[in-house]
Amino acid sequence: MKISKPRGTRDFLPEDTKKRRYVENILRQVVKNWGFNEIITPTFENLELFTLKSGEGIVGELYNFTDKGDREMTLRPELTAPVMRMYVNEMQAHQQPLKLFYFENCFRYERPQKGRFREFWQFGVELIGSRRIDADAEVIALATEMLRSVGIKGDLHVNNLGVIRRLLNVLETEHQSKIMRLVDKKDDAGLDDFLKEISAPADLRMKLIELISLTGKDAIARARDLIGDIPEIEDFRELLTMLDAYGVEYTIDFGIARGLDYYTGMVFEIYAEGLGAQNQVCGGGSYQLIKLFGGGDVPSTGFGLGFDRIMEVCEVEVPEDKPIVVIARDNTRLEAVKMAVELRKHMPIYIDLMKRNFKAQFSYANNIGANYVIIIGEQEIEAGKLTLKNMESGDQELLSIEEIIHKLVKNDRKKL
RNA sequence: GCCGGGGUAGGGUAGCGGUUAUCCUGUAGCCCUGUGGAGGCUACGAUUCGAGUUCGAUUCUCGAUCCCGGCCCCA
Repeated sequence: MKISKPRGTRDFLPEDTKKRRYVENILRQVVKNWGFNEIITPTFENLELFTLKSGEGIVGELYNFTDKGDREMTLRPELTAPVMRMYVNEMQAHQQPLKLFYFENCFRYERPQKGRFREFWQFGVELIGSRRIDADAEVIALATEMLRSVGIKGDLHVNNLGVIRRLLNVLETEHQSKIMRLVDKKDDAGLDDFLKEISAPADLRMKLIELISLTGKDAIARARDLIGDIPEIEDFRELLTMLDAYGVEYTIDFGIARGLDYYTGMVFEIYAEGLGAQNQVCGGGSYQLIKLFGGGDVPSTGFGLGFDRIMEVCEVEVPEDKPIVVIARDNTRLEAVKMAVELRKHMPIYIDLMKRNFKAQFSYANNIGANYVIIIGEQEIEAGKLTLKNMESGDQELLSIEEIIHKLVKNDRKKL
């Protein structure tokens, strides 16, 4: 009876895992250099954490369950809410801004497709405590730098929701939310219908439709023509000026929105090619969740990177492993084991576990791509030394164990 | 939840009503007990599952399941 893995999950073979860890470490290094500290939150949380953030409708997409104490729980579908919960629970007295990052698996009960799995990994950053544009700019710049560091050319679209909110603030709050959802979905027909349905002023209707279509270089100027010189546009300009200073390329896009009310201003998305329908590799923005979770009026800004999508499109060269194989004769196996123990203090050593004959051990070394083998046979025991053979050149020499360690670790460190 | 396209050894494939189910690769071993890569030989290993049609199904039909792509959703 063969058991298959659950739908939408994946096994990562050694080669896959090597690449994932390699890319992960590059990203980790970047965020550390930007001064962010890693945190870990539970794999499951109280269901309420996510319904509070995203509404009851979210439950259909969750891996939720009732535990043996009759508590409603769920595997986490994302990490922003847990991080905010953690902040409210135990970090409110920390020096601000708090610069946190995480790299964890998340779970969503969804139909799998290209770049979408039921268990997936998110690499995210949350900057808590600053409402300054500097924080927004740093977060965006960091996101682009992370993608750049793993060889992804992303297309960054950025917006300030304050502008559209200002335009809509004559409407009822509920109507505003509904409009934001329609804009987020890019459902232009639905938006038009809805505006008619609530009899929005013709002037507002015209301006809104035009505003959300504004993208590109002169979008700011046209937005100002459309709704006047409001502070939100000035903020947006300031953000863009900072992004210029960071050397970040962007596209202004008033059509980027979020369907949820806690987004406060800046929002951005980054797309990459080669991912089919799921081409967004990063999404972020500034938001106010801490108050919703019972904390103070503390602003945050952050983003999440879809790590699996990054793996699909990134083009990094993973350095090859260069294993070293200790080869012994039948009657020198125990000596070989002793030597291996010493050598393993310095380098990765493979030793025969299959009781292969001398020749077959060479063959094995060759097959796993060893660039050195260390031979321990009768001749070596007699000489009190070991034979080091370079598998590429075929050269071999009789050396002491210290000489071998010195040679391989000192001269060849990078290859190990 | 919905719509397409798929599923034959570990990977890649051929067969499309009756085959010992093809070939390549892989893995293990031998040729070859102090020297690897080539070659030869041997072994291992598969029709996704369940119903139906049929004398007979890997092949046809239906259902399920999983994979791939898309819709919905995207916190």
